[in-house]
Amino acid sequence: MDQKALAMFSHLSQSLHFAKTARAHHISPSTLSRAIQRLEDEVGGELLHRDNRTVVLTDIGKKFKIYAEQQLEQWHSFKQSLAEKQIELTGKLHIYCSVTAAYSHLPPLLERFRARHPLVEIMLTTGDAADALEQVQNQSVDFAIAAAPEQLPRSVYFHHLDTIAMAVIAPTMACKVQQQLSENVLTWSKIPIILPEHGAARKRFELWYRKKQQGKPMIYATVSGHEALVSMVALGCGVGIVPQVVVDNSPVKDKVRNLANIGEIEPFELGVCCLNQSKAQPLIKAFFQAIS
Amino acid sequence: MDQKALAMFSHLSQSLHFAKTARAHHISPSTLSRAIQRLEDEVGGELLHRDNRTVVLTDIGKKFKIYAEQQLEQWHSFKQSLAEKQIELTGKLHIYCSVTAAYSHLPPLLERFRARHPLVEIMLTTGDAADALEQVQNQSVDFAIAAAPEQLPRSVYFHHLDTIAMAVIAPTMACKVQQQLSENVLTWSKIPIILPEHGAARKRFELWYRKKQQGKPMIYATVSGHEALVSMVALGCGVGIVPQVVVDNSPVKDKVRNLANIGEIEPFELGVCCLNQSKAQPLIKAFFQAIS
DNA sequence: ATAGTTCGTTGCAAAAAACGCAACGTGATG
DNA sequence: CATCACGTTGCGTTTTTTGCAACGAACTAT
Repeated sequence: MDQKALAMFSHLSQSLHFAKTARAHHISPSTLSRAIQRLEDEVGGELLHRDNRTVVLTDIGKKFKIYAEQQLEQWHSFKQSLAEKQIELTGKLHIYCSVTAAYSHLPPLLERFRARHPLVEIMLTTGDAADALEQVQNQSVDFAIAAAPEQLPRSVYFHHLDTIAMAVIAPTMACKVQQQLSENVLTWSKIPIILPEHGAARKRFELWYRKKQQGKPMIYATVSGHEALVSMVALGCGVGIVPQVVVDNSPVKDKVRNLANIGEIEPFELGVCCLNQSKAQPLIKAFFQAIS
Repeated sequence: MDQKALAMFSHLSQSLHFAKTARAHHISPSTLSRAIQRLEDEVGGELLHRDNRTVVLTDIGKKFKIYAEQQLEQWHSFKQSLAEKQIELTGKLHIYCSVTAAYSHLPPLLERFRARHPLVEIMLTTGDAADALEQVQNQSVDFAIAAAPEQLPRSVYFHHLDTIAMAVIAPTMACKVQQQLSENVLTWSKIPIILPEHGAARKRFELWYRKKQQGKPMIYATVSGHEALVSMVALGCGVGIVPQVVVDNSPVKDKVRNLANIGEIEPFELGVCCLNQSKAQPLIKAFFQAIS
């Protein structure tokens, strides 16, 4: 009966789909199933009737949905009312940010934080996403915004922000690549590909390409920095793999197009990470409070 | 941030005393301390300022108190609104009840339960409190109302109802006992004592008497059934030990008086107990829902 | 003074709760 | 008929919670 369980129920009562809600909250379906069972136990009745094919809210469930959302709303406004009375924090907060995330995800976070703690000096370092964890573990920075690695080190705390979909893009202009793509049988090994130098996006590509079993890819270029990659694709150099969000924000997005039906590329998770031991520090604690 | 934690905070914010609130909720002070720490962590600020001598609500604490009590109230009224729409349960519910508890604690419980489930047939068996657990473990009854034993068997679930204070009572009429009690130096070993045959009350007496270190007690009579005991005391046979609640409800309560300043007798815990494995049964579940 | 109390907190080990994985049963789909 | 999608459950592991004992601080009584 904590906020988390109520939020999950609220989401589920809209989606009526355990797997989707579980994904949205980054838990396994079984965990969600049990969380709902716990709620039903506490309420003392069935909240959702599930008959192996469909999920529907029961009468009790409908009432509880209202209750749950009222609850969440009240908790939120309670926190809000406290935020106004907070003592002013001062000091420096050193943030490391992957270029990818810097312009898409950092601004709203910083905005919320600065609104509450205007006296805190923010030092922003941008760099390669792959180095983010290292920077955090070095204690060179207080925290970083980066993709979640496959294996999160024990000492690092990761707070999820967003799920980043990957996109395969091609130029829209007439060029050799365009021609190859329009052939009936796509021969991937002959299509020039432009890749990020390393990092999460690169790993996602390798995984995706291996599934195609079409021999070695023809790598036209590797680029450090996703934005430049979009430009190269726009110029007609080849097909590129980048996070969708980079495409959406690119000034040349009209000159590239997404390729569909070419197999799913696994998205990656973007989040804020810091050392577990640093979570208690006032500034870092305040930051997490502000953004969550 | 569950109902329990909020209730504890609410109580604590009134008592401003960790030990008292912990006792009231049947947990250790350390558990309470940590529960409050968890709340403070979730809220993101100190709720109660404690300086090793005093406990006071902070500003945030005052706000949270309002929030918490609103929460509890809403939860309660939500449950209330559901209770009206409950499906009718039918069947038999077999209750074993110690005589002591039968007239003091059972009626309000049954009343609440019957109001919601009028079709359930209730079978009440009264008997010695000491046999209650056995009856439950035998599955002779669905549940029992009885004193908590020192060692609760693993298989048995115990739901606390009340803390029962013990009383030492003497006749008010002029008699030999009365005379003995008015002497300057009380010689306990010469005062006739009337005791319950066995059970929690008897054990409490033995503990209490041992502390006095006055040799063997002079046991005038042992009685099975507390009510009869009060009568014997009223008749002037001796001094008796019974739960205070028995005295209060006795028809002869004017003919006995409490002895004070004779050392504390440890109270015992009265509650509802059933087999852990039976808790899931609809009728038993409904009963616990109705009474809690 | 000083020994004894009363308080709330913390280290620690044990118990309980929550979690994810894998397997399952059940309808729908092709 | 095989396959798929979906929610649930058994099971071993990890995380969280709990009570006991010990502690330090601050009053009280002798």
